[in-house]
Amino acid sequence: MQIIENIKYTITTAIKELFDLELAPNEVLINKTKQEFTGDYTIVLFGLVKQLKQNPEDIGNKIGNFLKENNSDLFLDFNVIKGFLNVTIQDAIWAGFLNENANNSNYGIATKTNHTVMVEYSSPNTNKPLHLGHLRNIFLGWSIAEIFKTLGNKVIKTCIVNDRGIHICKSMIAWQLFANGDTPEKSKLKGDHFVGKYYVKFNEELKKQTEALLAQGVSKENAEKETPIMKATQQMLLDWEDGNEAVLTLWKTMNNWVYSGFDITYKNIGSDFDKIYYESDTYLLGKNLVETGLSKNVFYKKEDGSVWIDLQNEGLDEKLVQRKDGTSVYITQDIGLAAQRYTEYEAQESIYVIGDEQNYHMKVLKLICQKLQLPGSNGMHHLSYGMVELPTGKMKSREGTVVDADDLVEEMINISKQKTEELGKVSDFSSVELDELNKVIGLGALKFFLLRVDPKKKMIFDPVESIDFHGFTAPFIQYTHARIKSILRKNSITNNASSNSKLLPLEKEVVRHLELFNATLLEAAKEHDPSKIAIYVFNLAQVFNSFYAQHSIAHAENENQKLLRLQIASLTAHVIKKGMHVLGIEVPERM
RNA sequence: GGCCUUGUAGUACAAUGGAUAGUACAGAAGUUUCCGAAGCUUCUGAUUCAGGUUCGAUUCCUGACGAGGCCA
Repeated sequence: MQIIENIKYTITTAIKELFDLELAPNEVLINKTKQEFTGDYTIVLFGLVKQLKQNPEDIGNKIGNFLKENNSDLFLDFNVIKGFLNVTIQDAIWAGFLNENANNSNYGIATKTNHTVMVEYSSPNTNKPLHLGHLRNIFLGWSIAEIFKTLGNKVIKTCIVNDRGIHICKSMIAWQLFANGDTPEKSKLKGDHFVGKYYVKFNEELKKQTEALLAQGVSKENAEKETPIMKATQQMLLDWEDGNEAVLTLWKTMNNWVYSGFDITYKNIGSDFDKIYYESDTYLLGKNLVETGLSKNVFYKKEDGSVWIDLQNEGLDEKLVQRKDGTSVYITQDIGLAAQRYTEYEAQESIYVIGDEQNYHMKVLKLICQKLQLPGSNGMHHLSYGMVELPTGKMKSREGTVVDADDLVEEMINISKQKTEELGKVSDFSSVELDELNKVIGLGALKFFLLRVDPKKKMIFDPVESIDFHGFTAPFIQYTHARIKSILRKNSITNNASSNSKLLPLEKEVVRHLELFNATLLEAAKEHDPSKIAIYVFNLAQVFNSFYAQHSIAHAENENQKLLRLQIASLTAHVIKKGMHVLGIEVPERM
């Protein structure tokens, strides 16, 4: 059992014995004791004052004495200041924790269960390359999947590729008009960048033609629609839906170019999927569910034949689920896909990593699925994240201010190269080893930067200043790991430290952090928030570094102290490695 | 117009209703005869405003102001 849980449990027992009051362990408010007070953990007593009608000091002293008498194996001492009961844990508890886990390569990893969680992320369009915003999505999705895996869940990583529709036709039309049969191979461009080039081209041409029509006096709202290029694009979409052979062939060819480009990027950033859905296969799903909804009176038909759902009781409004001409809207396919996914994987939980501009849409989707009583719909969760903005404002593809994913990754690796060479600590590395190391550092810095922030908040990315290799960053943590590994290569743990070991304050501080790993994983999973792990691992590295600067491990005061410190160092390295792993970040042995 | 999210040092981020609001970058000052200085130690500096609930509010509620988004 985790120590904090253990304390909560003993406190509730004490309160029952002393005051005959039944409390659930979760009603006990317990914090880490602040630096300036004596103790390890603090129980906040104000909540009990009303129920017990006693002043907090008395309550604290009574509980403290009770714990000291009846739970002396756990508690060494206590003090009460105002409404706070500070307790000190027996050193033997910490030493026992270390002995139990210092050599446990599974520390922090739960046993497997059959609980299945589906995580959908990335979900790109196939008309342009991945950019910085996608990276936040992908890193979040990959990380939350890994967190759930670590906690023993069966995880299916999935992706819905937006491979059809008007925006895809735009790149296709532009290619027909301007490419002269050019291909990624001929132009030596990555496939996604190649196709993206024609998407940009389309918009340039559209703008030109629109201005021409405006000059001829065509109204503002009609000008764009009336351009020849836009008309051609609309026609192409109709041809695609009709199954026109030539259009389908071009569509497949261009999409495959994009996929080969995406594959390179995914591989480079260490992302993958267990199952990929394509919108071209799923966009007709959900039509049958409209009938189901009507028969269950969840949906209703208006006079013109369109089908709606009324969500006003839920504080939302009426939402269209099928147009009067019988064609479906976005949400219809999403309902259909949700149902389809469940029949294939039966996931009790389903996490959708999607930007916060879809908050309303996702709320509606879940409500509809619940009202249709689709299995698994109660486990649907939208992991909503804020946009990544630049210091100059939002990224706009039309203004060319989009930060390309591939370029950014390369730039990060280059910064690492420069720094690694400057420091000259791994001059004996082969060029292959160096490349590997710089990738681990550069990519790690990028991932950490995007994951350390609460997902639901928008964040600002400053390409010049934001990326630093000092302070609250991955390289700082990676460095701590490498340094520990260096010590462990030179000093081996020959035995367990004595269970009677006394811990110095800084030693205890590190151990206490180590013990919080499981609780942090659980919290991150519950909140769907990898930043909790990023902050935790950073704090761990920080307290370890303070400990390290103050106390020598290899030249400890005596043999037992050395063993104890080696155990602390070893477990710290392990937790850093696992913690960073769930963020998708590797840690090097040397750097 | 309706709804949602958000507002913390110069900047970027923390803080299940609890003690003197943490951390990093930037700025100032130290620190390597001894385990890796991408490190460690000091200092400077912030809760948008006005009410309310509470023993206690950055956190919850109401309003104003600012930022972002969604729906026609």
